[in-house]
Amino acid sequence: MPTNKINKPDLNQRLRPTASDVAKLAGVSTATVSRYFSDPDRIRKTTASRISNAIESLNYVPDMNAKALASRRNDVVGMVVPTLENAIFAEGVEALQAWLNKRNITLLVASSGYNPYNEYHQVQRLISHGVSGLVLIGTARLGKTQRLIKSRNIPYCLSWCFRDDCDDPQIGFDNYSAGAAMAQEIIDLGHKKIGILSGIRDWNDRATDRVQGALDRFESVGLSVPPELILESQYNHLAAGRSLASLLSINPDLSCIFCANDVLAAGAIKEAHKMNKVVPRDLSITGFDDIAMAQILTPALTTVRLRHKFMGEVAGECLLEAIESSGPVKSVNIPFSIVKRESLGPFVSGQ
Amino acid sequence: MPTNKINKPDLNQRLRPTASDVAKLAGVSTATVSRYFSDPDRIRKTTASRISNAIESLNYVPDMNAKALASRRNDVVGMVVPTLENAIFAEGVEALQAWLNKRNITLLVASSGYNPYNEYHQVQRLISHGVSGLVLIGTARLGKTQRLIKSRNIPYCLSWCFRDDCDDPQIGFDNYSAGAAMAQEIIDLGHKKIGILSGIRDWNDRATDRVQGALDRFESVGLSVPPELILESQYNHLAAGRSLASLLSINPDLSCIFCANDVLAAGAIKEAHKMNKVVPRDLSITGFDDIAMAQILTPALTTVRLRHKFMGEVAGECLLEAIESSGPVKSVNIPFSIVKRESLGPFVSGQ
DNA sequence: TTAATAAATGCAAGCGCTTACATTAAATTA
DNA sequence: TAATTTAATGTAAGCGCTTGCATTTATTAA
Repeated sequence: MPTNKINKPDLNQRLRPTASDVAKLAGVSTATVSRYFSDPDRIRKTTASRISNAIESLNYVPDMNAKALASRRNDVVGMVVPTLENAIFAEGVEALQAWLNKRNITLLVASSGYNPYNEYHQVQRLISHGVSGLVLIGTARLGKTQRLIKSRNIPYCLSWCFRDDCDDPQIGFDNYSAGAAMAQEIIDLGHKKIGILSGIRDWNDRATDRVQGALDRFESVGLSVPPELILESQYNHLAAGRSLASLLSINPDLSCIFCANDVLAAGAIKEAHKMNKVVPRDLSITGFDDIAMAQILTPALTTVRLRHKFMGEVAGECLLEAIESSGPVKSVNIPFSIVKRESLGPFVSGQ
Repeated sequence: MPTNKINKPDLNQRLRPTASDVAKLAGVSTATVSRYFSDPDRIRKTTASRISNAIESLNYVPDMNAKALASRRNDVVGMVVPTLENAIFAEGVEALQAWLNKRNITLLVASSGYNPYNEYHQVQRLISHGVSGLVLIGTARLGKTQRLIKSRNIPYCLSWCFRDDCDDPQIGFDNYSAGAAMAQEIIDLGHKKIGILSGIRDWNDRATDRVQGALDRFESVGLSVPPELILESQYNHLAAGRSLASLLSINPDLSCIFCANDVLAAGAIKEAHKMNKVVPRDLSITGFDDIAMAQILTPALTTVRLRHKFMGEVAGECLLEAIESSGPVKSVNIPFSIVKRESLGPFVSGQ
């Protein structure tokens, strides 16, 4: 046992120098080492350099866990996204992370796989790691997830969405209006027979709003899109292709397909090619998001531009401000725009 | 001050119930609460249910930071990727994370932006969070980064790469051989005038190896690719398009472009379209990675299939095994394959 | 030069857990 | 039923930091 008692600390010491090792080497107390990091100005130049040398020579890195425990603050923010495989989330996460890192705070990311129950567990995980802020995607989630977050009183915001009827702080896009705006473009070009390709809308307010926005706008000019012409598909081009085929088999006269995201639009375009339809002459197709791929497609995709990176940065800014001020997170409606490329053309009679 | 002393703990208690709150409510000691989590079998059923109720009613979530500190173990693994915006990394990260989460361990991801100095800081950051394992991308990094990791004796592996001449544990792809394999396909189809489009190779062993593998194979059959026909470009289709244009202006007779990743290939295909070249009749283009987009392009991209998700899972498995056994991380060479689609065709004389 | 003030540092008590070790309660055996 | 073994729980000493307060040391004023 004494052997153990000697070995264990010795081993640890070798592997992970502590503030007390630094203190010893620099001939100061651990309090001073702590202050060296938190408030360098309060330390004499000569002392500081001794500490700095000790840190250098020991390769010391402070233990953030201990720091968090002792200071009751934690420089980490958590985020739960549906998946990183979706470029729009990857972009936003990357931007948020870069922004936070600059302020020396760490972003802890988790994915829910679009599953609300899993989201709950990931939120729990993040909370157990003591995150001092939380960003979640969208408005739809389990009641117990919301309760958990609120019970902790931790600053949070919803992102990628901006809904008027939601009380939570939101930093994102008004998907409903964006959907409507794209619908208007389609209307303006004279299309009458329109199909809609959406991602799974269950538990996904973004997809829901995009479709609803479009639907309402179509409706407002007397164009009704019957339910059988609204197809949901998995987030991949193969599934989208299949959906396009069904849509066209239900109504071969469709002249335009409104897609609720770019990946679906890409799949639709590919499928149209296969069916020997030329886009947009024979069939117009619109996207949503403006991911990098939108420009590469042939024809290039007319889509709704959503500035995901910018959104990530704004989210970081607002959240950090709320954390530091202990105030509420402020909401920001990030503007969207329509980018007109080639995949949406005017309705040509006799298609 | 007494006000403060009363308020502070009170506030904390309300916001974050601790094990001692649970213990009090359940009428046990904190030790038992701790054991409830770590070794439930050692606890009497009746006691367990009392604890369970207390946890439920307090909404208790254990503090992982305190746990890590006390137990000297931390259920978090760190990873530094160049960027999440590159689909291959996003995929791998997602897969690794899912795998680890199933074992109830957390993945802490950081991005370096392809900058070795930044990578160093991110590794420092991860270490300061006490990660008990580390996965890094590729072999090229600062000496001090390597020293830092080794000095901590923390299990780690390099991924996305597999180089014979590297002593570190690697779980990834043999990019050199894969490059050579794709070159062989090109050779077999009769191409003689070949251009190469690569990502930035500096500090990027994957790009370097891919190109070198191809180069060596071409060389081996007497085809030399002069340096001016090897262009590096940023990781986006616009830059790739420009590079393709230069390549073609340097030598209009090129019949095939070897691209070291799919995004560059996509940009090249788009640019070829713009130049009214039909792929592959006028110009063949090959990719590397087989990201989802490869299938959507027109023509669909002939590329090297690298199973990034699988790799992520294997990395998780090997790393976890090493952590639990305190043994070395074992290396795995993940096989690749060539997927033949449409963008690579036979050389047609008189192009 | 000395007192008064300010700046730099040290002391020590935690933060919320884990875990040897000690203790107590239950189960088993004789 | 008492003695013994075993299972369940409690006790308390940390883990590596921070931070209020006390103490020491430098600086300035008188």
